[in-house]
Amino acid sequence: MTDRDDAYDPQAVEEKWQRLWVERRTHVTDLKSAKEPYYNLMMFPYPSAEGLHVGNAFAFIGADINGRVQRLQGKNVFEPMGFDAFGIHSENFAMQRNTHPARLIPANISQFQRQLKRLGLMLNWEHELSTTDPDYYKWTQWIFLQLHKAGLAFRKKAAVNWCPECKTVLANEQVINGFCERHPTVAVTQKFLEQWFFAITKYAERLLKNLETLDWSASTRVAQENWIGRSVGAEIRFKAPTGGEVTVFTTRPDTVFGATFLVLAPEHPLVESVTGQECRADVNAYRRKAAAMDVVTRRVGSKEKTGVFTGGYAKNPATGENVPIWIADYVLMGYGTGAIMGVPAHDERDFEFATKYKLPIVQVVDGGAEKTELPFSASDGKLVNSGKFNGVSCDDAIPAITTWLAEKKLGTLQVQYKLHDWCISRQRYWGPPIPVIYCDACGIVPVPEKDLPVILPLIEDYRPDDSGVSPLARHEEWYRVPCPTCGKMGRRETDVSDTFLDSAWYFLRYPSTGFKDKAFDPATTKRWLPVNSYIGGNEHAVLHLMYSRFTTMVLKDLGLLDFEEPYVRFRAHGTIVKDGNKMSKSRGNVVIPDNFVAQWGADTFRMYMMFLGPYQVGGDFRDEGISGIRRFLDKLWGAVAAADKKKNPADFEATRRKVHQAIRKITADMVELRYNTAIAALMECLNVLRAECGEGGVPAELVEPMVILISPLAPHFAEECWERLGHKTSVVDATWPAFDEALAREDEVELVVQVNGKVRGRLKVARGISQDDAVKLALADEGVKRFIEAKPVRKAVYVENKLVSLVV
RNA sequence: GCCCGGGUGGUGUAAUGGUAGACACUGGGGACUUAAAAUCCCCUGGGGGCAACCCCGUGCAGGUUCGAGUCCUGCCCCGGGCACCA
Repeated sequence: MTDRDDAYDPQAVEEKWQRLWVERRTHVTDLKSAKEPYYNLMMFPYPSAEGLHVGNAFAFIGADINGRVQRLQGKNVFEPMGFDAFGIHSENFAMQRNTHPARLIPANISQFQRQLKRLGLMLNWEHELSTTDPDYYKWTQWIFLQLHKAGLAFRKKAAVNWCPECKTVLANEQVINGFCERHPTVAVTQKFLEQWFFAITKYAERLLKNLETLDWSASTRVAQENWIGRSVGAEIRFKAPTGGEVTVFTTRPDTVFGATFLVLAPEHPLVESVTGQECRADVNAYRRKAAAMDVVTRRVGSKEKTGVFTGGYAKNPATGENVPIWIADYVLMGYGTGAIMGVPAHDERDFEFATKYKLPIVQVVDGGAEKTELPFSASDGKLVNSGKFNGVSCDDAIPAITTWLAEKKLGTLQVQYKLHDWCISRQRYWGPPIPVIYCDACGIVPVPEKDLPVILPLIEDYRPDDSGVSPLARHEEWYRVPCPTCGKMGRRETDVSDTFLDSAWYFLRYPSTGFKDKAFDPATTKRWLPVNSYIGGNEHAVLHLMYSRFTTMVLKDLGLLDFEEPYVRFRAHGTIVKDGNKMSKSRGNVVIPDNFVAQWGADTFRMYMMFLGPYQVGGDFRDEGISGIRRFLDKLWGAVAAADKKKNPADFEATRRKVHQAIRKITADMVELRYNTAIAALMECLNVLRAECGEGGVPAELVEPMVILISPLAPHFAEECWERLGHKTSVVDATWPAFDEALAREDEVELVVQVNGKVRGRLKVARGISQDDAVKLALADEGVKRFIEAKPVRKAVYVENKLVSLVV
């Protein structure tokens, strides 16, 4: 047998092991009997027609490595995969291709499956799911019904983006600077439609509070915190002389004496009643203009402020003076009360508005020593022009004035959140129909659970039209349905639900995919949930993760789950760029794994991806670097071939020490997802082994741990090596190697000697020598002596086994 | 504007406050070969020196410390997210 014949052939090795894994059901965990369940979740993909790209691959490989490490450490790992195939992306893509999403999706999914399988992921395909499968969305609809039953699903009119050219509702990300992404010259407008919402804001405090208890990436937690956006302030009532009152929300009740005007959002319900006859025409024109603007442009903060006077007045509860009421689109109906008190001296936006419209500006906070320039929005000052509160610091005045107003029944302490209720309605076709029937006699009637699923009918003409009504409304025989309560003819809800609802609960379904009669089986769920490890991209830091936390909390409150946080540990992976640039279709630099896998093999590709940089940061995909990984695997292959069971590790002291050091380092790195440095440690270890053993044989006892350590990274390669080392069972059933601290220890260490902070010498010394001995040796060193000369040593710092620092 | 990341050789990157550049890639030199590929060995931050060695160097300016890539203060640049949230 020559070296040539026995060279590492990744294609052959990978084909063999992928076949054996399927035959032996290596990756199928028995969910019922698992003693140490470990639910290893990764974010299921949207199966695009382009197929899996390196971004997906990077995410999945990193999560898979985590699962494999856990399995070697004794856990029963469940690693499922599924497809998030509903939604506007699939629908738009199908329209472009003049086909139907239902015809497109299966091909895309099988393409993804092929690519995923080729990567050697430890996936349990027996629990695969697809959100478009009626067996799945039956339960998505069921979840809707549970929320509805709990009073958390409600209808409300809300603005949507509308493109008059494509005559359809657009998602926010399809609006580019106020124009439709497909018609760059057509301004997007807004339409008001009745929509279904979930009352996630009722859970705001709990969603915020629980974050402290979660083992999540800090960046993700912070993003959630900001999104919830809790702020404490006061609601203050301004009474109109004509009757009625305007309630405003402010975080600065201390500045109420400086409130010289009020601003309502144009859509505010009180606008009608406060508007005076002489202003009505202007007000109506302004409101029409605001209504015509699309939702996205409306929220852009850079544009100049506009507004009109309503002719109405209300009494400032602090000063007792009447202040004018304006409307302006910089005040948003969706936050607080949709009305603000204008304090131009201490708020930049109000200042800009007051300056433009010549409204009075009254300073009520003095910023201290340097003359305070207005607007002064900081809260480190003392009150002026504020009656009995003059001289009080802002921090003290905030509670004091809130209490004072509360006593007069003109204000209350109030906590506000930026988080808004979750709009789940989509006036589109490609999603699960919302399971509701409208009856003229009975009103809104939820579809009885026994009638689920409400099947999405396969209609060819699924394109949205200019009615603003979902395409399903055109499908009469589906749309008309008897009322479940009274039996008279009713109408189905024709909106479908948001894809985020599909993904809000998919982790609950995976372990229970076999159960046809329930969304999730209580016993299975109890054993396997919550999810032990969830790895995914920070692009879902806010919406997906927030919605699935909310859904879980609601199900817990309904007594259907016994935990309220779905993901015990969440880690955000980084992003892969290409030669320093973001990958994108328009740049034409999107890397597809297939060619790399075909040329180098999945194992080399997996390891290279993980070697690009820290997993939680990302890295730069350069084509040249991958050969280094392959060279490493070739060398390790050679070391395995030369392994000798009869050799004694004690005769290979340097290698043995390095192996134990590598086990120590890699064990720590792997659980922290530091795959790049774990790979470097493996390389270092092999370099030492080769230096010590040369071409000759290596003690098998020293190569075996390396094979186990590399197996999560290069699973097929490791299986083949393991077999060649004489093992009859799969390497996935091996035991993670333990290190011996004594064997890992270096007996001789290099001591650095610094003189006045500069390195002047390096000494080889016995481990653990005393400070006195170390200093003595340092002073005896020729190189060190030259820099000390005759000067007395004023100070000596000794760090054991590391350095001696001398100050002269 | 606000909130997260990040700025270290030719490149990707590594360094519990303790030897800056581990591990790789690229490039250069050599060995083997009729030759090439593969493989193996050596060199590869800048400057000075025949050499032993020395000086400089982690975006910029300061500070703390015996000692700073790492900690503190103030900036600059790049990437991402949020954005009139009262």
